[in-house]
Amino acid sequence: MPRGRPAKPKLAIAVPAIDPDRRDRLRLALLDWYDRHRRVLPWRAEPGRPADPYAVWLSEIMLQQTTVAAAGPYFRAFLDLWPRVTDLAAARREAVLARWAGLGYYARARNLHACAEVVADRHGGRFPDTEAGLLDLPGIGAYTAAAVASIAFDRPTVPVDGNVERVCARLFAIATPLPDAKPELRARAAQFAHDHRPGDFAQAMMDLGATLCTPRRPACHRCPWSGDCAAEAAGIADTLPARLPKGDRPVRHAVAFITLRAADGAMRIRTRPDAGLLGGMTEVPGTPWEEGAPWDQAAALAHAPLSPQGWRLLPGVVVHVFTHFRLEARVMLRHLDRAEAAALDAAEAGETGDPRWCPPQDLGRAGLPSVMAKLVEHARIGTGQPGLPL
DNA sequence: GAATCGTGGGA
DNA sequence: TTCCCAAGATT
Repeated sequence: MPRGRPAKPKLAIAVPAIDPDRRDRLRLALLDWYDRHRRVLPWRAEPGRPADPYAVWLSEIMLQQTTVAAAGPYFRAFLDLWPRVTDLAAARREAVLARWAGLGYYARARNLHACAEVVADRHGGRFPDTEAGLLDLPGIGAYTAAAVASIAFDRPTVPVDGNVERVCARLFAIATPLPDAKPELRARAAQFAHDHRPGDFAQAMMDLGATLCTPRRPACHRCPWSGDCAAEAAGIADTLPARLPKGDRPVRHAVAFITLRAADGAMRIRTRPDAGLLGGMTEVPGTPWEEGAPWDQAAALAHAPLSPQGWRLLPGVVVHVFTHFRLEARVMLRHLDRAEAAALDAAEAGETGDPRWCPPQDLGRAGLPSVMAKLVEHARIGTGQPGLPL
């Protein structure tokens, strides 16, 4: 037993118990609204049909911090390529990462594959059907465990995402700003847990937040809870939930080196380390990304592949915004003849990241994250050949 | 527990 | 242009 300070019991925040009659009234009103306005989404089973746990899980991972519009095409492509979790588990990890390219938050893709392997190898290809069992899997946190448990397995639990936080903040007029309000909002939402249609209720809460109880200009007059919402009554729905002000985004500077083999137009690429930003994804070589001033050209060229000579600085700056910083990158371009390309191969033989040549027609399959695709496209414009296969 | 981790679309 | 934000998880 660990000594010292006893483990802090993670007690749920105490909130006033909701009146059971009001809870049931709200639940039924929302479910009725859901039955009439239910959205058709690629991962959603027909009404009355059982949900496929694999499809539910796949969609929930893709939808983390991601819009429905962005996730849709990826969901269809994944389900088409890998119809069952065992198919995904058997796929090569690089293939999964390449197919995820462009969707962002690449740890999701690494965990997606790891999770599929666990389900295939240790759970006989079936997802655990309890919230606790799901929570043990890689990439599944509190929200996703509750979402899959309720939607796929009819467990009486309420997943709390950004939509549900907003809906509850308004319904109960909770003025505490996010993220401080999260424990209270979770406790409020949990009081809606019920055996009756838990999966539909979960999706109804999220649909409500996505279509009526929106961040700006909520459509309270069309809300199934109109007349029963504290924020609406107080006329403050559009001000909730409050948020703590965010810090400003620093700027990082970089120089990317696009190396083309003159003979066939192949581009030099490599794989980033598994940990950290864009982990495991394909990149073009470049300087470190550093805050402060833009790179001095000579200093940047010290990081150039092969040698500092022969590079051409392309006009313009590529700007890409990440969650916690903004990248401003210049692009340098160089064509290598046969001898130089061979010298580069020799110089980089055995380096980590498997530096390699990628023929232009294979660039699409390489799975470049968006920032890398932007850099490559910038080089194409620089070479006067924009819009070639990517 | 704060920091990290992408991207694209809309106001 | 800039800001916000979207079905969060991990360390």
